[in-house]
Amino acid sequence: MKRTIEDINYSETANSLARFAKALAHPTRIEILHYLDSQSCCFTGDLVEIFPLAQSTISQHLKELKNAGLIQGELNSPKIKYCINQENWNKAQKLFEELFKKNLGDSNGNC
Amino acid sequence: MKRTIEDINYSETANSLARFAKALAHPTRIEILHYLDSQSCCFTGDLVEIFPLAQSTISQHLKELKNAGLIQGELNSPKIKYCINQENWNKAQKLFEELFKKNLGDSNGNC
DNA sequence: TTTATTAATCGTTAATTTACGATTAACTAT
DNA sequence: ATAGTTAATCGTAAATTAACGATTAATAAA
Repeated sequence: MKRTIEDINYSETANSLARFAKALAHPTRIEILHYLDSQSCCFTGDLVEIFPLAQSTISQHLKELKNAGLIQGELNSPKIKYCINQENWNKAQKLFEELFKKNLGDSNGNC
Repeated sequence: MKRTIEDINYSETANSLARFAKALAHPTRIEILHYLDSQSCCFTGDLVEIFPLAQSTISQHLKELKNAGLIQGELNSPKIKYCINQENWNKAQKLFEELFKKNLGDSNGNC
């Protein structure tokens, strides 16, 4: 990313959406969220068993989801229990809803 | 991406969602979609004027949106008119809707 | 206190992404 | 035919991402 000019000022919406989208931009992370949903919560170890990926890789994916705010971890020593961060999940839901809501009309045949 | 083991079998849903999410994972592309929405369609040149980015960079972003199926281009020589690909847009909308719909309950206090 | 368990972090490597300028291709218009 | 316009593509560089194994940190159990 070789930006020469000053950074672009994107709208807050665009930045947030892109941030959430980025967190969702990997099938493993989608599957983790699906699992998290079906179980309501889970431990890192559960996922390591499910996915044919190294423990460190799963940890990395969890970190990204956590950094994006979509999930949260709670110490349940010596394990860590992860679950959806409902507040941000709802935020993300709204943002995507807004994004897709728009293009409904297109009834004006200028396209 | 140094996968040593055979590739993982993700669900079709996970793959599609991740694919769409990836296309949405950059603020410039979100803004392009917003603009495309407000104008119903536009030319590459319009975007080059709006964003402080090189023409080739805009082209690249358009290519990604096109590859993900979210937009489509139509020759309008010597320009190219882009607009939302309604069919895939609706598909994406449904996928995200499904993803977010799930976690509503959480009324079972086991988290 | 030592040993196990669990998961994060570190260090590395390969691939991908994002940006750029330069070039090319496809048309239009002169 | 020649010149102009528009946008894709090429080649490149820097940053980021995704994977791994190894190590570390934190806690529980013995």
